[in-house]
Amino acid sequence: MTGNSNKQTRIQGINRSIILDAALEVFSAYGFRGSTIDQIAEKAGMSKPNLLYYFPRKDDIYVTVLEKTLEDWLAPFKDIDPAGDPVEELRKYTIQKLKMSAQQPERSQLFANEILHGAPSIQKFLKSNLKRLVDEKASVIADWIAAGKLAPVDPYHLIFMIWATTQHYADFDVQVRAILPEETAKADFFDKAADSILTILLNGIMPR
Amino acid sequence: MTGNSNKQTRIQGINRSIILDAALEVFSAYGFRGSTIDQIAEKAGMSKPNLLYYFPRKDDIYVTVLEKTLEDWLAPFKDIDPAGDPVEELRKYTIQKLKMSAQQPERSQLFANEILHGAPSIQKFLKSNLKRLVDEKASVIADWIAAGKLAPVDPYHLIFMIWATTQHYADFDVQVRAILPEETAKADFFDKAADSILTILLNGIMPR
DNA sequence: CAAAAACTTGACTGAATGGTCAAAATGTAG
DNA sequence: CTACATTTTGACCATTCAGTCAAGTTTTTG
Repeated sequence: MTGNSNKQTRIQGINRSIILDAALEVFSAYGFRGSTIDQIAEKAGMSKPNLLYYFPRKDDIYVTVLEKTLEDWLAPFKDIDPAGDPVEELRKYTIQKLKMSAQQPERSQLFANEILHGAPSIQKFLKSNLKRLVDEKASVIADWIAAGKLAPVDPYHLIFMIWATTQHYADFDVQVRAILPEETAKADFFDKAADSILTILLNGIMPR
Repeated sequence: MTGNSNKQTRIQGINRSIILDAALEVFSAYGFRGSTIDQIAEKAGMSKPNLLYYFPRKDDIYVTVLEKTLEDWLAPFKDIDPAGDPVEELRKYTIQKLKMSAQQPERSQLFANEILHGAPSIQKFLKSNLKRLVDEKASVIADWIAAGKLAPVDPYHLIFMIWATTQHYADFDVQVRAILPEETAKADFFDKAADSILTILLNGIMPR
């Protein structure tokens, strides 16, 4: 009755989580090929063979971190509510994504790196799960447009635009900092970014 | 009178160019660490020692390709004309960048990868040249706004938004294709993308 | 066309790195 | 406390890969 094969000891729970945190930092900074198991092990505070005891291959660590990232990353997108006010829903979503870019740029960077190099580990996910989800939300937006609640714009390109713009602040962080060194240091930088983006975006899709 | 240190023989001109083309392909696909000199040499159709005869270090090839990319990449940005019609200038720029994303995604990907990993090779460039250039164009946009020709939006975030959106089609190409497999195959995909983006963007910044 | 310069490459070296293994240390259940 | 399972690690191996080198080939030049 109990025989679950996913049994996990106390120590396993702790160590797997430590490893995954360390791996996210390292992989997001250097990419898959650019990261070494030694680096991750050091950041996790354990020996390399010990780390390999939990994740037998480098790839296992990477894929696990990536999958966790995808889940977190898409959660707010799933939350877009067809019954809500269109402009309000899109504002909420955009702000949430910007906040995530600010608070956990590593997740965005990890994902960006994976896609940039051809998505070798998540091709299937993109073509099945992600496509299905985006199709669904695109059709929600299409309905909003049909109801005259938004200007007639292509839902897919609108989604891409929101993704691109919000993730830019995580993925191109170094560039943003280089161009706005003082502003990025201020506490309200992301609020101002959100304001600016939303002004343009929402004015752009408000029904006319 | 003639003693220029940059003298380059016929064969040097040819081979350096072949190497640089091969290197762009390889580096953009696999990143710096993910690429090997052997791979580049093979794609260039020459032996590894031969390649190293022209570029003594892997890093030399990379930096050279990257610098060439930056030049090309910023050219249309420099062309934004303070004397032109604001909306028209921004439309022209956006379309040009989208075209570049369509025609040479490798350049965009190479750059994105460099930034994503902390811009180890072009930190200084970002903080000096690029910052100066962006400051200059931001002030042009600010003038347009002051003249009532554009809605009051933060020029820097507007620039980031255009960059992010247009480069998305090159950098996240795999994802875009996964979500819109049929559309991306059509010849007019980029025209439609341009239309959608410009509709939102220009409506977003049109003076009200 | 001969000598010099420029170019090309097979064979090699050393360092980095993913992964193994056997033995030791630690934790846990009865 | 004891026996068993889990966890930890030093030492090691095989492969990959940046870069060297010396010897050969081709191109240029006077």
